[in-house]
Amino acid sequence: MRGKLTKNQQIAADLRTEIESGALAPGEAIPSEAQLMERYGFSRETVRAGVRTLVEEGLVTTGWGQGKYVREAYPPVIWDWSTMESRRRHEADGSKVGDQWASAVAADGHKPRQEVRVSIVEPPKRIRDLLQLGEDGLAVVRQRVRYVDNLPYALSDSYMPESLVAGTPLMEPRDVHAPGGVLASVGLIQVKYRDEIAVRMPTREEAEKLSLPVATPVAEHTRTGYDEDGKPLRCMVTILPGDRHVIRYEVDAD
Amino acid sequence: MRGKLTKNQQIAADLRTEIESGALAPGEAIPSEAQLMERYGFSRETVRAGVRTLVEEGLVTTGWGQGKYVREAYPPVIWDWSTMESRRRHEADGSKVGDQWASAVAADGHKPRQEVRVSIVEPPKRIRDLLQLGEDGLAVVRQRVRYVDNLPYALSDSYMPESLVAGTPLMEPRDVHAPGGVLASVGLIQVKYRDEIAVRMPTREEAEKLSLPVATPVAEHTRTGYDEDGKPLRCMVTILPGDRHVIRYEVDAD
DNA sequence: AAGTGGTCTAGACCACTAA
DNA sequence: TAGTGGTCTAGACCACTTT
Repeated sequence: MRGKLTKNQQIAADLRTEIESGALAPGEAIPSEAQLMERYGFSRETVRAGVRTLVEEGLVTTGWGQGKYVREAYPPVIWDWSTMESRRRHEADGSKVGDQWASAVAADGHKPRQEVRVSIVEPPKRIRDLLQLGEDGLAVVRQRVRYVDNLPYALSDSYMPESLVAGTPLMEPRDVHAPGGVLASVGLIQVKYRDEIAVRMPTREEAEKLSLPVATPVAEHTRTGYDEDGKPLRCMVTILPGDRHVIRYEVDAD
Repeated sequence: MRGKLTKNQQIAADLRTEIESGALAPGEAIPSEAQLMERYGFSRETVRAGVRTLVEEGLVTTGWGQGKYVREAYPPVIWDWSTMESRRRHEADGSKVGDQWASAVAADGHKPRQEVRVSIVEPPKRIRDLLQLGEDGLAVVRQRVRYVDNLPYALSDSYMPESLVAGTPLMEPRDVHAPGGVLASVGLIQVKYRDEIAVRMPTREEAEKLSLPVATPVAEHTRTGYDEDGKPLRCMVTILPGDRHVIRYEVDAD
């Protein structure tokens, strides 16, 4: 286990040390393949294998046509889900800008933007189960892309049983906000949420929509909202790239 | 964008389709490099590049000396952090097995185990900030490795200001459990937690300690506990591999 | 035009695992 | 021992970006 390193592992280890020590700073270009070939006297594919290891570890990102760079940290958006759709909180801070995500982004001096698409679908099995829909139950889905300073930051799909929202303003592809979440605007009150967070690599599609660099994992955050009888009203699945988000909860320890 | 695929991308796309359609089932071996070379008539490195793409996406795991396999999903441990150290909840279910993680695992018919190491350290800067320690403040750290059926499932480091716990049983490397968390056993009551969840690729060290397959991201869950005056008492950093955990919160929407 | 990385080939040797 | 993947070489051509 502590034995000799292969050639490509040597290169990876050396570069990793330089990056972690700060000798190679974030945003800085790493040595080109030609430079590494000369420095070590190894063949090109060997050098490439070494660099690839660091790319897979997420320490290095790859540009196009020009160079590879030490990964830079994004300023993360801190997203507090324990107050995110709270009616109380919404009254307290009196924000009218939009939802709390938009408020938090704006408060940091950045420009939030959202695109919304609405459609009626046969939901995937997991959503059907969470919403307790039957085999043939339809759902209205509001699909959002959230941007910060015109960079895509998150995907958010909100599913509601079609029977609950047919004919309401929620069917329109506009931004709708209300204390207690969009459902409150049509009189449906969610009294409890169950949130589940899974961590995984993005699908091809997600990586493309979010312009993710390689080796960027995502959090899949699923919030299911229930009414006072415990009936599920809505299910929101949010894809949060790990390099630009922190998820926060405030918990009472009682 | 919709243009021609390179040879290695063709192989990746074909295998991805077979995996997603179920033609290649989880746990099943994918075709060997020799088979793919013959099937496509491509050179070995080209075939390897195609397969590597799927490994990086997390769809394929790599064994040693023998074959590559379609990734199998672990049965995930669902970890409810909204009740995890609740005093009320602890009284309600009357569990004595250990903490709630251990209870949840045991309830699923699996065998939980923990190893604990205790030491006094100069904490890293992030921990110092969260605990509001000065430049030279020391911390007691309880480092746990949590196992399920003798497989490592999570790393959990709990930092407490040295001044608060010096001379208490918390300095001993034993399992300590109490309603409200270990601190309650020495009379320190946490009334509020702030949890922050970040998503990233594991460090080399974490990957080794947890025996992580390649392309397995982790959640870094940080819980800071405060007393009723808002003073931080403890900071627990838990590393949760994405392939074997789901994080859950129950939230009141008031 | 020069420099970068991406793709591809046709070899070779080695370490590990299963039969 | 046969089959697997891991490492490595010395070439080649191409697409993209910067100067």
